[in-house]
Amino acid sequence: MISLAEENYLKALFNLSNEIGEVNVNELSKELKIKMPTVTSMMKKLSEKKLVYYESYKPVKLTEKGKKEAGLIIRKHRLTEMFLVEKMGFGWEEVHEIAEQVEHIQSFNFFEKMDELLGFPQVDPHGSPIPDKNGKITWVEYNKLSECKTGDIVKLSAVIHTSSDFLKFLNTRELKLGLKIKIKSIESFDKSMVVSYGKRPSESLSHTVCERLLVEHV
Amino acid sequence: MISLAEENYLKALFNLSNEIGEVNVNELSKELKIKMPTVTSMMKKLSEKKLVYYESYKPVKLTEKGKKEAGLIIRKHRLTEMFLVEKMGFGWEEVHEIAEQVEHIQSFNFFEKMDELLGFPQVDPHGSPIPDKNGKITWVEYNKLSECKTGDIVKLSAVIHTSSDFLKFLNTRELKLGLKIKIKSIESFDKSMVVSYGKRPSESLSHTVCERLLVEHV
DNA sequence: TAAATTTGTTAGATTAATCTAACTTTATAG
DNA sequence: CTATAAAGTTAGATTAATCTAACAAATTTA
Ligand SMILES: [Mn+2]
Ligand SMILES: [Mn+2]
Ligand SMILES: [Mn+2]
Ligand SMILES: [Mn+2]
Repeated sequence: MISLAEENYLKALFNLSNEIGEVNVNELSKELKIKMPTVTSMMKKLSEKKLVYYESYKPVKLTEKGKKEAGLIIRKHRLTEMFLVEKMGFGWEEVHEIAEQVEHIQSFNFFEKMDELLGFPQVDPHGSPIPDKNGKITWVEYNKLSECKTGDIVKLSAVIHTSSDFLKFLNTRELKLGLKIKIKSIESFDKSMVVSYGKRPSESLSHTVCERLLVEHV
Repeated sequence: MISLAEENYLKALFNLSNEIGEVNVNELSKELKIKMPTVTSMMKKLSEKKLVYYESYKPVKLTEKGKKEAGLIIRKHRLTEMFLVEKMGFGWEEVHEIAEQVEHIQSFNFFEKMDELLGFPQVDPHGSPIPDKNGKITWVEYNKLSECKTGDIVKLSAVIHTSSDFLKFLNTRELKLGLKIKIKSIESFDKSMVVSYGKRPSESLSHTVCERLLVEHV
């Protein structure tokens, strides 16, 4: 059995290693807001359980078993977020906190039913891929909007750093997944972009914003 | 803050006091499958928090605050059961275990949304009343089918002792809430009843079963 | 490379929730 | 009304998950 606390460590490890590759105790500690000595002792425990590879003073890595368990928790998280948005009418900025709790529910059928009712979605409301029943993720390579050039027409496919504040900001600009965006110009001094999309012929987006928007070329 | 463990004690206390009136440590211990010394120490803690009245060797009682908190947890439990049945397609025999976990989710909006989507239901899939937003239950007085007499026509309104096995048994007999049942005869030697309902002109129900079916006279 | 900083570990304490063993109080049965 | 049984408490141990303080290793900076 994997406890709720252990599940949160596995999930954090999985997410961090996809973002930054190797994960050290310090980073895990910051991510989880748990002090380093606690993280160290949890790594020893997870290592006993064959969920991570851990050696003193070295970065931590998930084992295959650990990856699978983490993937399954993230699957539950993302299916939940999708269900909350698609079937219960929540906004994409409201669902993370709830999913953070629901992901720990132990019931195969509960998430199976969500999956069915949603028609087996491949991504969550933020465009993040939903792991399959083996915890495996199919990665799709997107580009950051910030890396596109003037004249490009792209489709908004995912957002990163999905804080509630950032998502609310995107709401105010009517920026949603699936939207076609045309890059009209790029300011060289601050890398901000002027773009058009939907019913908005001219919107200015800061470089910070553009770095958080993932797009596909169309 | 009320911990998950504390929530389970409050809920058990609420349910038991509605079934049997005064609740002593021993009964609580059996209900929760937690040893008596643990229950005693938890009663001291809940007493500190003004959620129960507790004195050594006396039965335990919920305070008004305790009743409200317990009612709100039961509200979440029953809304969840209703949502699982009505919106997710689960059978009434499958929902209790899941609701037992979901009831601890901390999110006003999550349960608010369920309530709305369900159209503010008054009872759960087993006919148990759903407490209001103040944790208050409106009790409706039903009769046990076992206490009815030959010739009575009644509506099945709720079931008690909602074990999965019992509910599966009711499924095999197509017994559902809302059904009109006519009592054709009662065997004096074992108090079993011969009844008709739906497309079933003659079904025999044991006294044990009849004691667990709550009905309204029509 | 030596000093300073950052990162990581060890040791020991704390809190919540549980248990067993031993003892006490209350209830029940002769 | 005593003896036995049932219910309840106290004391002390255990496990999981956290913390702080002190120390150690590794990395960065000067
Ligand atoms: Mn999320
Ligand atoms: Mn979580
Ligand atoms: Mn519960
Ligand atoms: Mn129920």
